[in-house]
Amino acid sequence: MTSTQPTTTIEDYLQTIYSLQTEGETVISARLARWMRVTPPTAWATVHRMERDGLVAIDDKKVIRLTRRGLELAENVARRHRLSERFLVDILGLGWAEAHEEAHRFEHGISPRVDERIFALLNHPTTCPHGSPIPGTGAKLDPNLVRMDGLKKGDKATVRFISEELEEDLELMRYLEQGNVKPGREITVQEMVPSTGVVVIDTGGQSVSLGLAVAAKIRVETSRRSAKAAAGA
Amino acid sequence: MTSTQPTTTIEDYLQTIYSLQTEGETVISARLARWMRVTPPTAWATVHRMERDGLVAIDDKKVIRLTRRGLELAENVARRHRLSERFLVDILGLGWAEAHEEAHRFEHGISPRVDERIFALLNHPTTCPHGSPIPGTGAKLDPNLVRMDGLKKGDKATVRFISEELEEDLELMRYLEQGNVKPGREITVQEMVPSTGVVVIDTGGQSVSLGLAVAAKIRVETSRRSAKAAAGA
DNA sequence: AGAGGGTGTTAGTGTATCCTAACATCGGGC
DNA sequence: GCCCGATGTTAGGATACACTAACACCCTCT
Repeated sequence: MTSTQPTTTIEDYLQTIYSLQTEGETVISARLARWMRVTPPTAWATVHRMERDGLVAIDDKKVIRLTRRGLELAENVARRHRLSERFLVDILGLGWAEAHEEAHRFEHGISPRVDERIFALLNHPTTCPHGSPIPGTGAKLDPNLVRMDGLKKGDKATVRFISEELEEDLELMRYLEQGNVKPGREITVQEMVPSTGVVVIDTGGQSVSLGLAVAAKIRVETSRRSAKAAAGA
Repeated sequence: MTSTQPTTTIEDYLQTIYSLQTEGETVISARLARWMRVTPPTAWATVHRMERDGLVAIDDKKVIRLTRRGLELAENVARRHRLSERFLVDILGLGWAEAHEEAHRFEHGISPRVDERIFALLNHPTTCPHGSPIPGTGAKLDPNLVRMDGLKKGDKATVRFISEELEEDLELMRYLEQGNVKPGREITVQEMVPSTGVVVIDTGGQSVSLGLAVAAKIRVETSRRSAKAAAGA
């Protein structure tokens, strides 16, 4: 059974698994260990406690997947996290880069009642400041978005989503904030050099260089679709 | 040493000790056990860990007192708690009775940065919705306030402070909220019967009955002082 | 084939919290 | 003088979470 409320630790694992899973990544214990900044045995034991408690299932290939119950709880945590980020940025005026880290502490103290009030105060937002959809609002990550590392030199696009994996890196987030690589921003690819693993984009006045691994975790909306649609007409 | 951040549990103990201590109560382990809803051995062990870590001192008579360092941390927790209550009531519109319980969860996720922002958003309040002063603002509990159980039949007074000990009892808080026994409210003592242990007050239209033990933990400002001052002039 | 790297696991520890059972103490009240 | 209730303490357990040391596997690249 263990039908008690999950601990802060378990909530964090649920959220991480949920985040990776919805971004299309395979979740394995070692990856969680790195993300949670704990040693592999620690992550292993925790994940197995979660399996014991019916929150996740682990298949033959050691891939971890949320069960129905785990998903339900994870959505709840993710909602509180993303709502917290919105609140911290929109109401309290905290920086876009710091929001994730602060929300990580903030999210755990939010009851359903408080969740509801904050949601209303914010005017029922559907995404966090980095573009992740807020569970419970019906919003989903637009499947038409493409990874930034898939663009070609000269392409124009609009930033829509920064992976929560990147949000863990405060320095990087500050760099992105400085460089205006934020949802809603129009960008133009100036350089795209897979061999050197670097992409340089223009974000409206300034050039920003990103590693391809980072660009792969940023999703954008291309204008190509509308161009095609226009061509088709 | 153990100079790491206190755990949630320790923060709760610090807050309780601080609350009792500033309200003039003697703090002993058994009392903490009841307040924290844990068994005496658990409270004993926790308090001794706190002593080991330099947060409290325990004297010959087993009385627990915050050390300088403990006081510093406790004030910080109390500030976040009371600020949270204000925020939950003033900004989110939560009920006055529920605020304490919700703030109890909410307070732990507040970093100095967030504390600062909320403080500003609320316009630098000096007390929580129940009348406890917010540490760091310079506000202190007015020493001229008297306990409600010390009033006489016919006395008029203004409610200024509800003890945090009473706040733990949600049912009672709801009763007080319904009866308008809240800071700022003018009351008149209708009945004061020490033998039966009951005091009945008028809170502007309605009668409210309280046990003396409860009345003892509510502090009011009497008009007698100004009457005396007037007489002296 | 064999070396390595990434992963998974087991074993053994340590700390913080929590509990129950039992016993020790002290201050009154009878 | 003795029993009682409140309090303090010790003993013995349990669980969650973390770590280090070691070993087992698998896959790839040489």
